[in-house]
Amino acid sequence: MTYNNSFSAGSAADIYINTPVNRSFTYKIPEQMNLLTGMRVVVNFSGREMTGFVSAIHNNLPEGIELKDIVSRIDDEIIYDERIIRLAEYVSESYLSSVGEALGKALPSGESSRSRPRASRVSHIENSRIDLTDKQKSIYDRIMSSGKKSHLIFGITGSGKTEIYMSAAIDAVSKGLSVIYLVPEITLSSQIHARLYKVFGENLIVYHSQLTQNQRLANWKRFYKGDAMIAVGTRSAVFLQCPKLGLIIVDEEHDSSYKEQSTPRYNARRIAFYRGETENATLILGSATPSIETLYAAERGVIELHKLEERYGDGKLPVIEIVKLQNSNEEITPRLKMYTNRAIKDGKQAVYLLNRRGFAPFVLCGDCGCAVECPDCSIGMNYHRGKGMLCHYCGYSSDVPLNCSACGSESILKLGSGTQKIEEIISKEFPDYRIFRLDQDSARKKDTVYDLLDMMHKREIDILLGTQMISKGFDFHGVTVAGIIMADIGLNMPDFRATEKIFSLLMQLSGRSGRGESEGRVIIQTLNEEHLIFDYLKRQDYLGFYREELKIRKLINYPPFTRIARIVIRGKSEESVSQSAELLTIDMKRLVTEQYSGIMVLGPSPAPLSKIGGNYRYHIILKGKRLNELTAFVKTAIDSFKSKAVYIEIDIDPVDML
DNA sequence: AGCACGCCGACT
DNA sequence: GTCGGCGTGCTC
Repeated sequence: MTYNNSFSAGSAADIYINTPVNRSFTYKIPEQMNLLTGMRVVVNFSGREMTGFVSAIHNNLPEGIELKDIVSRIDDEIIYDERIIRLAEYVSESYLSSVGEALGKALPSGESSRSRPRASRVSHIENSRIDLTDKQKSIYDRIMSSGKKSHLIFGITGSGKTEIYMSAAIDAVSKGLSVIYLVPEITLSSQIHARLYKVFGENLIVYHSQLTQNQRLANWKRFYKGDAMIAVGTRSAVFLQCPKLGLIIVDEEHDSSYKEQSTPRYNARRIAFYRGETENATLILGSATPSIETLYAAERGVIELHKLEERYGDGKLPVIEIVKLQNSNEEITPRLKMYTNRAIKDGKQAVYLLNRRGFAPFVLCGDCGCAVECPDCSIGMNYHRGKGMLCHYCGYSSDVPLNCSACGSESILKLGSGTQKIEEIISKEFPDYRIFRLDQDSARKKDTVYDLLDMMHKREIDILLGTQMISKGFDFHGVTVAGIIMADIGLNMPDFRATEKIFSLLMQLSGRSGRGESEGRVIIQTLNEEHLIFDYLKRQDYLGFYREELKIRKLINYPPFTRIARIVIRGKSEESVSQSAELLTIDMKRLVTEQYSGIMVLGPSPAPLSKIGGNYRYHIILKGKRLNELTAFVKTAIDSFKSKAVYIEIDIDPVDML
């Protein structure tokens, strides 16, 4: 395949713009402007200046329209070619956005900075062989010799998936093929970055949202030109372009941060699969707790399944205990206290998970029981130490009210516990231990995560307490105790994936303990120890949990047995939102009887979060056996629905239904 | 998504 | 009599 049409000359350019209008627009190229396909420009679109993506240059001027001039050129060299237009078309068709919106997500938005990026040499890989165990070697060999392009490595935590990824990456790069290595949205990816840098040096680029836009652009260019052959990055790195793609790795493939949460709501895992198929590249997904969908696909042979069932080196699996909390005010059970003391006396460390930030999640009136709600969202506000009341959905904050807005009582109770409160409690419980709290609030400060990694490795922290952030990607050899303060949080969310999410969270956290030479101990505290998941957790039997969950999914007809699309209707007026939702549903049901017999329409109903940021929200859930039919159905239904009083959001394969 | 154009209520 | 509400339509 060649892509040499980038050099066609002409006087007009077809340009995509990041706007919901799904077509390109033609602009005149000013006389002196030397423009090529594959450059970004600034254009005036409907009265405002916007970035445009040039997709073709030609002389066919449309009749009857006065074309506008391109305002200016952003790039002085080509940074993409038609391959990314094709990919954006795929995203646009799959997730029902415009091509321009897809390009807006796929392409970097920075400008070339004055300082030249350092001259990069295409370095040789320094004598880097990764030593693989027999088990790792046999999986590596099977992937390399397999006729299948897509693979899942289902390997327990600490089983050494990374070594297989790295060996495959070295192999690809040595053949002159580029590699994209995806990691979840976490700053903690610095650990894998360091390992990759050791092997690949200047051949490695990073690509994630913590870089400045100009850094992202500079790295994009190096990868596009083949000056760097391996890229490690988050979700959007799945769009990186290169001379010839050889391998895509999706580590922790179950992680929901691979799903984009604004239009187009793509899943990087699906884009990776598509690129693997269409660009003839190998895809390796890896997880200790694969998503139900992926594991199901692997069992059916759509992707090849490889299991790693033993820990790497001397590591042993931790022992897991389920401990009943006497009541919701109990925070640290004697069991957890004992194991923590024992570990720290031994020079080891503990991690505690509480999946709830802030100080107290429930603030309510002691007399009438009225909760303090966010004025813009249909949700209770959380009390944060030093900050007062905070809404976790829109960020609205206020002082703690002096009296109840409903009955005027001055008795305002702060109930429940978040990480800030647990931090206070464990500081009292263990006055001599060094405690570090990691959650969204503490991680906001610039170097928190780097300091944390450093201090953990130097054993300057005894107890690391945090939200689910601490379950991702860490590899701390001193940790022998993992405590889950309250395992019930999130289990009762109105979301068919709630159990799956909590199970993998708890299992991932358990996997943080006992990675060194000493055996790990996990204390899972819960109010409801009868819950089905704890049996499987205790045995660390993900496959058993999977089979059980699969039965339920089949029974209630949810993924992977059906595909889902979710339509959210939102707007400032509750009447027009509920009316529009009703009308859209009627349209859809008619369409089902006329043409789309395979589609099920559920709803409309108020979304579980019925109001966010002042917008009322209703949703309609659609189910279909085949994704193509489902997508076509949504497209037809939405296109013919004309109400402009409300916004409509489309989510194909949603990861949550809130 | 913006933003302009256009036709009906409460103001000086 | 005018200012301005947000319903509909367009964007090279």
